[in-house]
Amino acid sequence: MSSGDLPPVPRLPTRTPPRKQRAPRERSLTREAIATAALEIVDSEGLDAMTMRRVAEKLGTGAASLYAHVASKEDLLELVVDRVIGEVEIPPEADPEHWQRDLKQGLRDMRAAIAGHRDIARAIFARIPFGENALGGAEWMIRTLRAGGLPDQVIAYACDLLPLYVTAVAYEEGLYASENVTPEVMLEFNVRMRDFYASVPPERFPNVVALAANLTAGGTGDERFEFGLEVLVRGLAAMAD
Amino acid sequence: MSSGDLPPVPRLPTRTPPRKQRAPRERSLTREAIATAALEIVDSEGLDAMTMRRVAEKLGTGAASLYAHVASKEDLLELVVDRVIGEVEIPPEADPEHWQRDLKQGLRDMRAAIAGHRDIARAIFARIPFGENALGGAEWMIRTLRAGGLPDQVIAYACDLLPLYVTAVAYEEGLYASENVTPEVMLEFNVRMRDFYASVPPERFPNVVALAANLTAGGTGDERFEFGLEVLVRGLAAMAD
DNA sequence: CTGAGACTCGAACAGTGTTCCATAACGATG
DNA sequence: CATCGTTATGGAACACTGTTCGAGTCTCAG
Repeated sequence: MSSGDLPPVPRLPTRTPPRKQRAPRERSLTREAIATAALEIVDSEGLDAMTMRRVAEKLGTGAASLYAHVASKEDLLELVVDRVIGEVEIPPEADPEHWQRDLKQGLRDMRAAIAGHRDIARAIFARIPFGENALGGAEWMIRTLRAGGLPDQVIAYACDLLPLYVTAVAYEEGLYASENVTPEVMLEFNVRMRDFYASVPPERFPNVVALAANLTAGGTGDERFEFGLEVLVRGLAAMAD
Repeated sequence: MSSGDLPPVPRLPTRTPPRKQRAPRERSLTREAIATAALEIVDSEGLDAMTMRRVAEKLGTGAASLYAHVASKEDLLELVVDRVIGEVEIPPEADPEHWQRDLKQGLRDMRAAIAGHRDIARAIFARIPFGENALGGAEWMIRTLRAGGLPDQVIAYACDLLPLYVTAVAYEEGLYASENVTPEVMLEFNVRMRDFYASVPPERFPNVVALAANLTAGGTGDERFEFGLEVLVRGLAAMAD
């Protein structure tokens, strides 16, 4: 985690506050152990498989025991999400000369971290991450955008817009990763998509038909992601007034 | 829930649903009636309340009866989603002089249509809409972007990026609408958010603290949405090479 | 009129998140 | 050391979910 001596970030109060924990037992479940087990299940079996019973089973106990440490599944997901966000390593300083390059690289890293955990993006989407790691990410993003000389209000909006884009892309990709989508299934889908565009009546949708080749061309998600990155960064750069 | 054998990739539209219907019964359930009831429940009680039992109850029957007309809940959701997308009215022609203005207005309309149905955005996100209504939307978007003189490949990517943005924003907003979030709850959350930023240690997160006022300022979602729209359109305009 | 088959729908199944509560294990106190 | 109050534990149970089964009902073609 983060450096220890500095003051910790207070937890944003959740809807149902977590129970106060006193002295930890010897062989005791901990929030960390539960989060670890949960993330392992997400990685190996997908987010849908992360049920309270499954997590408890991995820890050799019952589902009810988890609720002594975790207020709800929502609470547990928050833990897991923040852990994933914490995997993104943050460069310490901003370089005003290359803020656009650095910004894009950081967002690429964020996408990679999320993509490394199957369909965890779906869980990220459903909540505004207020954990310590998310805060560090926000700090980096503001720092970088300030190096670009953008106005404060633009930066504030960008701190909302950029993670939204990254998470949305990761979410879509996670939809395919959540089920057991083999490359051949993916290929078959691409073929069906091509057939579909070929069957569209040209007199009603001339432009769609004309662009069918381009619409199906975007094979890898990487190129799509890079395109959006480019659009967003150029658009932000144009907001410097 | 997700039986693993079904194709995980969103299905392309089957022009006529797999269920062959012969002579319609007198007082008979129909796909349309089911979709109508389902959407009404989404509107009045939220997407989570749209259970098969609840839809059946509204139609005065049992959940099992629905499965004679609808392959699965997934299938029903597809019906409902396409119905919502169809609500966006599409201008017939593109105006090369004001393509940016028209593009933004169309995306605003799309957001409004989605926002008009509580948290339906969550359902839209989970699937790539290939219905006829979505196709009409794509046709309009390509037409408008071509009026802007953008390269075909840029347009193709934009057709992915722009709806992604609109849906993502609507999805986030729908999260608040899904729960019974009264304005006072919203206000209370805003206060907690402000308190949270106020408690962030400035020596660790100086930039976050410095921008706290701006980060919490974006009150209405409208301004946030407009900002993203502006960034995207400017960014796209910058891709005309 | 009859039989085939589409439709209906109560019951049931295998899941889910969460709560209850008797039991057990601990740290602090007398 | 003994005791006590606090807390973790985890099996059972509750109220849900989507979906399937199958017996019964109804309509209409032949």
